[in-house]
Amino acid sequence: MTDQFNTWQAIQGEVLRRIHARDWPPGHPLPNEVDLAAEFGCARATVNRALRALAEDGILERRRKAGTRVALHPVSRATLDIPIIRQEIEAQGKTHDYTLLSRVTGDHPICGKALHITALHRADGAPFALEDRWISLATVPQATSQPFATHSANEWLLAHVPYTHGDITFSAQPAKASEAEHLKTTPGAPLFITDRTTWDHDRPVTVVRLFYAPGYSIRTTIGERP
Amino acid sequence: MTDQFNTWQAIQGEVLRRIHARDWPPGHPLPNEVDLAAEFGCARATVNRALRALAEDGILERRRKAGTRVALHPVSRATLDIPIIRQEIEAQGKTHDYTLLSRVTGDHPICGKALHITALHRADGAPFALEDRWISLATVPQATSQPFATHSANEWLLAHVPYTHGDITFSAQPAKASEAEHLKTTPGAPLFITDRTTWDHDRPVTVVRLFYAPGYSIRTTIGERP
DNA sequence: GAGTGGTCTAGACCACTGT
DNA sequence: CAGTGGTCTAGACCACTCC
Repeated sequence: MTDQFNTWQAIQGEVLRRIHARDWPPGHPLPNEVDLAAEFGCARATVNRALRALAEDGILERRRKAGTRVALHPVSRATLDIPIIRQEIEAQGKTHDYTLLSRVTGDHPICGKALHITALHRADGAPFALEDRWISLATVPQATSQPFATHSANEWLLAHVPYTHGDITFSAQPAKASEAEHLKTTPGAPLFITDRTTWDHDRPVTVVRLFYAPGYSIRTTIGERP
Repeated sequence: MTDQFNTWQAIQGEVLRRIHARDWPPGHPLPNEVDLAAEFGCARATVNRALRALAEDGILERRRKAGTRVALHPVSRATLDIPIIRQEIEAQGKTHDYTLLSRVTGDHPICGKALHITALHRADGAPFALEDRWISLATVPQATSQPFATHSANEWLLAHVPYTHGDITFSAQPAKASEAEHLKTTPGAPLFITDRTTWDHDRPVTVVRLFYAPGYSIRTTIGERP
């Protein structure tokens, strides 16, 4: 019982300090929770809280019976916040503008019979992102009665249609002629692309591809310690 | 006390069910923890655990005194695992190959006097990513004695130099002539780019830009429910 | 000021898994 | 089998913040 560490943040800080000081190098096993609690002069639950948070950050690896170790391959684990485009633009102090380009029904390999929508988002009048979206009519029949003329389908979906999970892919691809035209750039220009699919349990909700205008970037932090 | 929900996962599931069922639509306030614990027939700590996890996922918003609400703008919050390039390639069942292209010292706006390294990563012989890295010699003087001829600087840094935080930016940019040559593509081809800066407290450790060969994408999931 | 979430405690039982 | 982390409980005090 060398010192007193009352809060889980203090314990987390002390563990990080020992890792940084190489008292506990990568791969090194930590004492078990009971021993650490005794050393820190606190309850085991408090130690557990601190170590669990570090494990969620990818800094520690924990397994029952095997114990806790400093992660050998400290995979950087970053949390991405993916905002609504309107919020993203307004957060920059710019004015968001939305234009519906087309709205038809068709068939999509994942969504089945679906509403197909293309639209353009502008920031202070400049093209910001081109949206190419399919909304499954089997899952979201109410979409038929929505015009999506003045507001993004994304916002309507978030407010009215629940989803359980989804996946997102980021990539870079050359602009096709039509994409270049809407984004006021040249064909072949590098576009940052996000592809998103969302599901409500096993039913597809929507599939959307966003083409961002050249110069777009997405930023995140790792190991932020406030 | 309608039903019994013993585990925090069960409570989380029930809360999600009510959100999906629109019992609690976006913006709706939840009962406080004491009332929920009584309703679910469990301890308040268990309710707290469930709601805290949902708040970390961005599904709920919690403030002392103000209470808990269903998030009004359900920002998708995704966790990105950023692996070491060698692991990323080997996870695809391919062979990783590393070639040092250059190694000189110079000055960098953030790192100051720094070791400047460029290198190429290959997967099964095909160009995978071009690495352009600066290592601060003020923070990491030991780097001077490292050749980085056969192993990536990233792996050496992770194993030997601690960092406290960093930031990552993703973007799409056209290949310059030299980049195109190393990645065996054409100048102007869209490249997926990651820019990473890491710090040890207030001291810069390394600044690295990775140019990924065309076709690269990065994927993540949201709201995964195992 | 008062209500809410944030956290700590001490103890207990359970679930997983390495040996 | 036995050791470890995972979780729950009941109660308590604290910190923040809205009114």
